[in-house]
Formats: sequence, structure tokens, C-alpha cells
Amino acid sequence: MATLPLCQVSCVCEALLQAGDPGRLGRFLGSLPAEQGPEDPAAGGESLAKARALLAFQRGDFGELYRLVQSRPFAAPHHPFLQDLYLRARYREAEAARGRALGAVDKYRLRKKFPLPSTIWDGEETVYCFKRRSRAALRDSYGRSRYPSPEQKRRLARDTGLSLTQVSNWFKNRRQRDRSGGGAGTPSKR
Amino acid sequence: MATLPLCQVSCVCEALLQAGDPGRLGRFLGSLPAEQGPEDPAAGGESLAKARALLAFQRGDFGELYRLVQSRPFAAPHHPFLQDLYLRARYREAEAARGRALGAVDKYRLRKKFPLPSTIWDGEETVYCFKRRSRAALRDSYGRSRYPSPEQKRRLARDTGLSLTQVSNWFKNRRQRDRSGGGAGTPSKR
DNA sequence: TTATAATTTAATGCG
DNA sequence: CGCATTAAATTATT
Repeated sequence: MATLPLCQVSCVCEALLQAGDPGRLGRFLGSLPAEQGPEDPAAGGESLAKARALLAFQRGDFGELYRLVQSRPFAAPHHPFLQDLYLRARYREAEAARGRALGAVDKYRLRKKFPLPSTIWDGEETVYCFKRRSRAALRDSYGRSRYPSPEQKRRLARDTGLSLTQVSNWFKNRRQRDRSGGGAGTPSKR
Repeated sequence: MATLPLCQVSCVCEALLQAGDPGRLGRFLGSLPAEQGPEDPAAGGESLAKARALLAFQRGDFGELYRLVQSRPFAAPHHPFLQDLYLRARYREAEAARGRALGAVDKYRLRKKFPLPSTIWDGEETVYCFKRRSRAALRDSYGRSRYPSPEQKRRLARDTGLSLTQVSNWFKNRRQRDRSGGGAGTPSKR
């Protein structure tokens, strides 16, 4: 088979990743010449490495997966996919070693023990509570109205640095909390 | 006072439960002879046990309530009332132990921790309100046609025990979900 | 274990 | 019915 330009290889890889067809993806990678190896520094090589990582995961070769993932920095759009793959590999490895399913706490410990490699993570900490200032702004707005207009939501999102979805979620959750706490509502099934 | 036939006792119990008059209900139960106890195996005894359970709840004797509810199998028409009573007892007990109002998640955890006794529950798992079986039937029908005829809808409603509106809503939501998923407008996280 | 954010599913109101 | 939005239930993370 003739050597393809790297950009075309990338394209095919992404398409097959999207399609979720490991069989065809494996055959395609097998058909490539050896010099298009994972060390290729060009940007297009990222898709190739991604595809190889997925196949390594699927055949349980976790060592190869970790090596691939750390072999080079990946562009941000690839991060979610690779982070998910990396963690699932760590989970599955620990699960196999222990012989039974992991709980939420076990997974938490593994995440602490094996932090995401810097090649697939921008280093920003995942935050599960919004900043004090943002929450104050949300609370303040909630005091004036429990149902902000789209206009108000946009302004809040801008002021707090949160997304529109996050602002909407905050109001939803806040109303729900109010309801369960204060209302004596008997939950009706219908 | 003379001993009443059990069917009459049931009738009075149901009437007073309907009326929501705990005072009169309590006095009525107090007036009954001891041998019409909660162990009475006759079907009519269910109303009596129901009434006793309500009074136990109202005076905060939750242990007695749990005992009554599990003392015998109850017929399906009594389930909604007793399920509600049982859960409210669990909620109130936890609330008192903690000293603070419960949120939606707290209540969810209690429902998982204290599943409904089989005496007041048909055992059908419900996820997001609908029973697993009902949802399977809906999914199945959707696979054959995204727009069921009124005739098919009626049949589904009958088979699943859902209302016609609920069936229609389910299809509407399902189509909506299909559309948003495939097309544009997936709300991004950030 | 608990509080909080996010997600999934069912219901509602309008055109 | 489609569409947007909300309510309610559930999950995930800390």
C-alpha cells in the first residue's frame, strides 16, 4: 500500500473513532507503513496516537496506552477523550488486580494516586464549588428573582465567568433545594 | 360497646381516613374491643391497620408504623397511601435525628437505604417514576414507529398503566431528544 | 457521610 | 405536534 499524507491518515482515524468501529480501525492501522509511527511529531499524528491508544485499551495493553498518552503533548480538543481513556484504564487495571468492582471512593483514590499526565491536561484544577464571589452574585440575583430572564442570565454568566448552562443549573438546583426544605409538599406520584 | 362486623369497621375507618379527622378516628379505634387486633387475617382488617398506621405516624411512633405496615400483605389499592406514609416516616425520623430539613438528595438516599416493604409494594422497579417494564414497552413501540396511531397509544396506555397523556408526552420527549442529539444545539458545558 | 453541580427523564405552556 | 423551559429524580464528585 502506498504511503498516505498524514492529514489523510488523521482524517480516516477520526472518522473511524467517531464511527466506533474498532475492527476497521485496527485493520487500517495495521495497513500503515512502519515509519508513520507514534513518534511522528507532526500535529496530525495526534489522531493516529489517539487511535492506537484506543486499540491498546481494548486489548488490555495498558502499559502501551500510558506510554502513548505521555509520548507527546496533545491539543486541548483531544483531552476529554484521552482523559476518559486514561482513567478507565487505571480503573480497569485496579479492578482486575482486586477481583471485584470499584466503588466511587476507590476511583477517587486512583485519581489521586495517578494524576492525569500533563500531556492531556491543562493543569487546571477541577472545581466542584464555584468561587465565593460567583456564588454571592448568584445568591444576590436569586434574592431579587427566582427566575432570571435570559438577559439576566447572560449578564450573570459574564460577571461570574460561568457558562450559561452553569448559571441555569445553579438556579434549578437552588429552587429545588428551597422546595424540599421549606415546602411541606407531599410528593405525588402522578 | 357492642362488637361490630368487620366490614362495618372497615367502612368507618375508610370514611374517617377520607375525612382526615385523626381525633374521631382515634376515638373510634379506642372504642373497639381488643380482639379486633391488627393480627386479624380477614381482608377488611387492612383498613383497620391502615388507620392504626396513620395514628402511629401522627404521634411519632414510627416503630409501630413500620411494624403495622409489614404485619401483612396489603391489597394494591392501599399501596399508594401506605407507601407515602412509610416514606414520610423515614424522612421525618431522619430529619429529627439530624435537626435540619432534608433536601431532594437526602430523601433519595433514604429511599435507597430503606426500600419499600414487599407488603405494600409490587416489587416493580421504577426509574424516574415509570416502571422498568413500561419503559421497555414504550421503547419497543418507538423502535417500530416514532409516531404511534391513537389506537396504538391507547393500547400502550393500557399495557403500561400510564395515562394517554403520559404516553404522548413520552413520545414527544423522546422525539425531541432524538432531534437535539442529532442536530445542532447541544448545550456545551462551558 | 454530606453538600453541591451536573445529568437524565417527565411535565408544562405556547404557538 | 414542535419547541423551549421547568420540575423531579438520579448520578457523580468532593
